[in-house]
Amino acid sequence: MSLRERIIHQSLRLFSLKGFLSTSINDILEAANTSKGGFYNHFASKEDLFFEVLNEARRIWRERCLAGLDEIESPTGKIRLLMENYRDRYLRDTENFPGGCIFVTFSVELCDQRPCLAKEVNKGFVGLKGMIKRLLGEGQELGELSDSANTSAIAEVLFAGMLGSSVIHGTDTSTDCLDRSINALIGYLEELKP
Amino acid sequence: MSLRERIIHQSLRLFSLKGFLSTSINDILEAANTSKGGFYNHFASKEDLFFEVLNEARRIWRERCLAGLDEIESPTGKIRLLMENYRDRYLRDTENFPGGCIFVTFSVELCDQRPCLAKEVNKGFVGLKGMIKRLLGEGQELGELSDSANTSAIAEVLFAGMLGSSVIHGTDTSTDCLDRSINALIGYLEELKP
DNA sequence: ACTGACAGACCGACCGGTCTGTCTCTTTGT
DNA sequence: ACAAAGAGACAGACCGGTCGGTCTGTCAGT
Repeated sequence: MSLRERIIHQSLRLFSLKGFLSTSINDILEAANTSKGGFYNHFASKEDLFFEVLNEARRIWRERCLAGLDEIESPTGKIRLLMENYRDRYLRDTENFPGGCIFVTFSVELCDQRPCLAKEVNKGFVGLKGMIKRLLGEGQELGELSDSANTSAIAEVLFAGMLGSSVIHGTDTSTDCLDRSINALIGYLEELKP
Repeated sequence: MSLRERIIHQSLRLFSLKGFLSTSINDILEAANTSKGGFYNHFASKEDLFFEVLNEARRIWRERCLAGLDEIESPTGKIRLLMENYRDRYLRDTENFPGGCIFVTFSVELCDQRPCLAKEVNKGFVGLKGMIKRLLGEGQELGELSDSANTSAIAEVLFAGMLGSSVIHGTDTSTDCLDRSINALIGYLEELKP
């Protein structure tokens, strides 16, 4: 693994644990076993690193959370698998994200301090909520949801629930807690079926 | 207002915006219009201030979110009012909490960096979830919810939804966004009635 | 001889915390 | 009644350490 990749990978870990602002360049240098020279040879600034790390985090998120979705026909089945993946393959990935969902960490710490960075994080949230809403709409057309179901409102509940589960997972890393939270969301989704 | 109260009040604002770790003592001194001497005359350390601010935040949270609950008979009605208060009287209180829910901010930034401080924050979360679950149980006994309803799972959805709504509110402070999110939770609660 | 990768000394700014000094108000001795 | 002494409130200089970032130097590959 190249030094550049090593820095991004270790930054991913540290940012997930301590956030962007509270992670110092020295923390990263130590974790990646390099020096200032090595770092600034590959990155123009700490902010530059942020965007690279964010892209890598998105890549991993898609890889984990969207895994197997295209093998499923049912739109609501896709949402269910998405949430199971989010729980088992993403939030429980203590290798890359020992501190829980890195997007939540970024969003909370940056929204009032570095709005332009937070804005970039927010795009991902908008995309996820839109995807859930779209899948719910498709499910409704296929009769998996009753015609009277408010897909927008359901998407709000599921999306807010996923973010909330991430926060809960951070405060209580016991195995059960995350399971209870995500399973309750899946149960909610299943009960919507006519 | 005494200097001590002024420091706590301004810290509340700054912590809600930037979190505990990213708010410097100097930020607080400037906001409260005082000096190091004035600060350390009232607080032993920054960590000491944290607990005082946390207590004040809890006091305000109870004052705002529990307002009027004892005038309502119905347990599910209490939950509904709680969430409306959370939306209108707490999250929208830009005077004390311009940066959104201070407990979420604290929890996310401290869980991996100052576990002992985060533990204290977590106690409030446990209490809130317990309260929602208890009220759901009472509502079920009164026939407001069907006997087959899983009150634990419903409490998980509502609680995670509230935390998630706070995160969303931070990323998108537009008026509609918070309304949509909380209203979706209230709608979910209402639909549970037989 | 030239180039890119990396090491590490160094910079000014800022961090939380300490300490001394000053000013005001209260208590005490006579 | 009144000055001396004490106590608490606050200002701000100062401390060692860390921040993000710059710059020079070293060294291997071409």
